[in-house]
Amino acid sequence: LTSRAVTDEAGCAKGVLHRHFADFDTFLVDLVLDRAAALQMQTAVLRESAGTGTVADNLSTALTNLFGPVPAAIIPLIISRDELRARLRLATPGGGIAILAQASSAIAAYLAAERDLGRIADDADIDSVTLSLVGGGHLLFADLDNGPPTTAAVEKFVTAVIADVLQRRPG
Amino acid sequence: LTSRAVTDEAGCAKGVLHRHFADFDTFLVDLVLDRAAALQMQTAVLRESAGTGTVADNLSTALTNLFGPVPAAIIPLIISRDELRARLRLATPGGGIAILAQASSAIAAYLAAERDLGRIADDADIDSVTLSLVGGGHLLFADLDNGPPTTAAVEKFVTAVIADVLQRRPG
Amino acid sequence: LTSRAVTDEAGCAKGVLHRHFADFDTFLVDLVLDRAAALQMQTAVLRESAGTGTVADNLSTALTNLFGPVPAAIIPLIISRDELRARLRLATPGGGIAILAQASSAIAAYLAAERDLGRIADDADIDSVTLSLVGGGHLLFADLDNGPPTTAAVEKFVTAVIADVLQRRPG
Amino acid sequence: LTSRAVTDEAGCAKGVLHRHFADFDTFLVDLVLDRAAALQMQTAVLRESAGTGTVADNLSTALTNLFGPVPAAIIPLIISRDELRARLRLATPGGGIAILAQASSAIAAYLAAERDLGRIADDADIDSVTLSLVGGGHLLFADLDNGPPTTAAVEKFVTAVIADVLQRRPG
DNA sequence: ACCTACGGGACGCCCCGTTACT
DNA sequence: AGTAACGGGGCGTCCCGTAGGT
Repeated sequence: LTSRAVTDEAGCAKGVLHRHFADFDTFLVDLVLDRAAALQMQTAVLRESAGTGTVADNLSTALTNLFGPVPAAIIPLIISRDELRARLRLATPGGGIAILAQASSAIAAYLAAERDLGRIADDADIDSVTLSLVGGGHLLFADLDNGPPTTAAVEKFVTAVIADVLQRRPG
Repeated sequence: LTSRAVTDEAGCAKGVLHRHFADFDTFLVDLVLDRAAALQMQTAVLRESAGTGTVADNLSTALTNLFGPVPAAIIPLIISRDELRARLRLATPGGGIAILAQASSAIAAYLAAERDLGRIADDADIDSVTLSLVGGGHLLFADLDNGPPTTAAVEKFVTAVIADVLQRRPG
Repeated sequence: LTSRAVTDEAGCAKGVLHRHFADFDTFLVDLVLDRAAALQMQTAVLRESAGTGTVADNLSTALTNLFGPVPAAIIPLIISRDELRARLRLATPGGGIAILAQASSAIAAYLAAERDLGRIADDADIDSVTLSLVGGGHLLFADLDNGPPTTAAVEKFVTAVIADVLQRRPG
Repeated sequence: LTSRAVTDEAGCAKGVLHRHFADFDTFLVDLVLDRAAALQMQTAVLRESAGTGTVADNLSTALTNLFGPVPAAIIPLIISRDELRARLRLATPGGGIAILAQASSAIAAYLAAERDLGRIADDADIDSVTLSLVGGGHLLFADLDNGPPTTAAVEKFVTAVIADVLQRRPG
């Protein structure tokens, strides 16, 4: 990923990038934050889905969106470029790094909402379930060379992860 | 990570690297495979721990070893360098990429062994549990900027993940 | 002849060369073709001199121009750099390699013109005379270490070569 | 042409080259002088052929030998490597450079011998004929990419060059 | 004495950041 | 403001000359 590749793709000259951004890393930070803002909309959809449909479906849909093509392309950047990650940490005061931390907090919030609604056990370890979902989801979608997983695979994984914390309806 | 950084760190001349490896990517491939071989020893330890101690302890120790400082430094390399990943895929005939796939298969094998020993439920979805453990473990340890997680944090996470599949002793 | 030597001599940065030419060999090809185009003008002068002055003078002047300092510096390049020679062969569709083949065809054309004008014997072996002139001229001028030959030396050589094919005025 | 290529071809290690020669250019000088000494034998054959066979045949054979595969491979080296040429000039006190100057003096000596024997005109410009033969011969054989010329082509060229200086038998 | 390994200068190339020019 | 060219630091690689190991 070079600055020239970016400007060529954008169909503009190289100078315009440096007129709007101090340097290339600054551009990347802004790019990631911009995509992160777009992701925020999808986290809102997840949050509002609490109580509707099934928990497994809601989470599967959320993972598919949160690890869609755009985040899947951005996450390796964050993982590998030290300076980008450092600047993102500074730019996201809430702690953690954009995208991944964002996905985690959204899923944790959703699980908490479902717990309050009674569909998740009161004593569920939400942080650990979230870590499983985000970590496992990341691996499922991060295999760039093999393309995204099937919907069934995601559903199967999510169902297994939340099996222990799903509140069974009293019979 | 540049060739000069490597030779400077090793305290040798640039030519040394070029004499022992056809090119820099070949060096990286060999480096990763070498560390992967070192990891194989630890996966053997995990496999043989089946039936001893507690499942949670065994898995926590395994995650701590599998995601130690060395793998944590190597994984970003594999994620970000496309050619390295491609060559590793060719070099590891078993399918998958070194390190992460290795950790997954080791944990899955361990869980299967424990299931055969009766400490993991017969109907446990081992693949999903493995995905949770490796994915979540990766996230726990991959936060390079904050150092490794505490032992307690790892134990807590592992305990939560396997809570559903642990075979309760008959009362 | 290195890329840095070129840019240093030109008083510009290394990047400039790389911006205008795909690679260094492409630069050399373009350089040779550019000088070859400049030579074409002098071959035109030779061709139009047919019938004027003396044949020996015309050929001596032509050799002096065709093997001037610039071609004398370029010919070793073509001789020694295999890839440059290969690319030049592709770039000059008429067959042969730039500069030397160019000089040969120009001189052969001139001799043919003089033959048609009656100043060269009808049965002259133009190809052989051309080979003598170009080959001998090359050796005369190619001795880079001793500088160019004197005009008298060139005249003497040319006169000897064409002595056999000059048409004697009918007595 | 690198020192490694030489030692690999010779089937020995790199150090042996520097044990016998001060540096790579010294090795090349010795190599050229060695081949030049081998050529001297063929120039002797040419000299002794004076008065036998035909002049054209003798010269054609000489050119074919003097510009055989080995000299054809060495001449570009001499032309392109400035330091090698400079050292050769110092090493051959007779003036001129090895190989090419050697060929010239051999042919000139042969022509002089034939002149003394009456087969070459007394007033022949031997130096110019020699220059034509060596220069034209060089071009004929130097086209490395197309292989050596046919015997007939060499004969044709030689015949044309010496046509003017051959002493016709009185009829 | 030969051979392997090393040391390091240089080469072609890449790519970022800047600067005149339109 | 947008463009196109420049300047130069750095990368991976090549290859010469040398120095220990056998």
